[in-house]
Amino acid sequence: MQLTVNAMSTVSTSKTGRRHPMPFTRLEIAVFALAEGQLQVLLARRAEAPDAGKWALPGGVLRIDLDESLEAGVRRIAHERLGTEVPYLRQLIAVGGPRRDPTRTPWALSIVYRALLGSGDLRLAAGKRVEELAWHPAETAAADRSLAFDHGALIARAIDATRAEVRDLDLPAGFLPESFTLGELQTMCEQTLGQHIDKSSFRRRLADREIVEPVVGEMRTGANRPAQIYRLRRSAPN
Amino acid sequence: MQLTVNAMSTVSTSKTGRRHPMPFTRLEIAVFALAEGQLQVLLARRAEAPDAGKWALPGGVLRIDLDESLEAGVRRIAHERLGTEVPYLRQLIAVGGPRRDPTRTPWALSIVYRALLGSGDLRLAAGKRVEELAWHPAETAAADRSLAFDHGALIARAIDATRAEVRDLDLPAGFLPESFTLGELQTMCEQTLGQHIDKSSFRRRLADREIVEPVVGEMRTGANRPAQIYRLRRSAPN
DNA sequence: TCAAAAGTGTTAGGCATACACCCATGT
DNA sequence: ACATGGGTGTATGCCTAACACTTTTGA
Repeated sequence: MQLTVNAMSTVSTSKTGRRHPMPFTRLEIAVFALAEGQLQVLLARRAEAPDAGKWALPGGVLRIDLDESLEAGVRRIAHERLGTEVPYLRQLIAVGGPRRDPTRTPWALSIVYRALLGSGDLRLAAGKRVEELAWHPAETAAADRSLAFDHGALIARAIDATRAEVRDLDLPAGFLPESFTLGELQTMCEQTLGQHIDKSSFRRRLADREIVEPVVGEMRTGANRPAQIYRLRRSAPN
Repeated sequence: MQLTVNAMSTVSTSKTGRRHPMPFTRLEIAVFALAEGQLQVLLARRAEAPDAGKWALPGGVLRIDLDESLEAGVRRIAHERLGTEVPYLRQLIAVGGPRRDPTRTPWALSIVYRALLGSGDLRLAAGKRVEELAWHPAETAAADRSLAFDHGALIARAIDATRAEVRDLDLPAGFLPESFTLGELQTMCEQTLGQHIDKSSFRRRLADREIVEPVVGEMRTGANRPAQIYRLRRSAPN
């Protein structure tokens, strides 16, 4: 059986003259947000085989005719499927092999990215080829064996990577608004880690590494003592 | 223009019915070894365009008809090109985009792995489609702007990852023989890091984490006090 | 007796935790 | 007054670097 594809095909023109088929390449996105006091991951219910009806990481096919880079592809897919920007992208891993998606292709390659969404943009519209989108508690999802493919393990890995960033005070700025109080910042870190942080040492570490700077004159008022407002100093990329 | 490929092609059969070409997918390997007192990386002089004559990481095309996984593909390529096993594989990053290899393909994807070779297997035979193989000091290579593609940056990343493992005493067992003295182990770590380590604290850290165990009765003799011989305890994977 | 490497103990400092305490505001 | 969260200081412990010291062999 022979199929025809256009000239953009990925046939390898090796010295031997043989042409090799290339893998079915997908990009998957583990989108995190904080809600209800804990880390949440965005899952999509699959609309088609394989694993139709199961929850999975949202993702899509890499389009070499559209995407200028892997990251650009991830952004395109997020727009199509989730209708949102996905800031703070970070590549986690590439996994591939036969039998990962046997009904569609003999050899499936997935490159997995992580993204962080601020608490503002939690309302997402299910887009192309997605039946339903929902936030799931991240820890639960990582341990859920009923997820499609190997996505549970991928989520666990994404959680680890994100928590490691928080522990190193490489702050996941995606979770943060432009400015914030130190109390808000600490709460965000605690919810990400899923454990308590000591206030005093947290602030000392922030100060030592010059991670945040006060916005002079700006204070947050409420039912208690006003708090100094801060913003991130070294502007993180993305 | 139309090309024909066989049925193993990677054409996506999406719901829309459109078929998408898949990227030209390569696997690159940063093989490290210790020689002449420092970390060395194995480079291959490219035999063909693009960048013919330039030094580059050895690599090859992913063959979905042959490779059961990305790692298996890396092992196959190492056999073909380098004629050796590559233990202690670790995936570093995937990079992709148009213009990475413009003469061969409109869109090139590379998945980069790191491998560690013991001091025993430094003699390698240049294999298929490789003009010449040579060890280069890793730090120099990482800074060398004359390397093909973006391989200098990839090497820098591989060095960082390997040094981080040594700092965490997640020992790069590929560099080690079956058994060794603590002095030999320390020298290996120092050469990998490119800096001195304090003997006393190094040994205490090893002891606290129960990383090595003595081979009772076995001693290394020489022109000085005999040394206890050790081996790794928790057998590392790969 | 000396060189060289093995192996051990002691001290000091950096950094994080735990916890106590004061401060400023709205109710 | 007091509850609430902001903000700061101190004591303690863990880990590591630095360095001094002893031990054991071959030459």
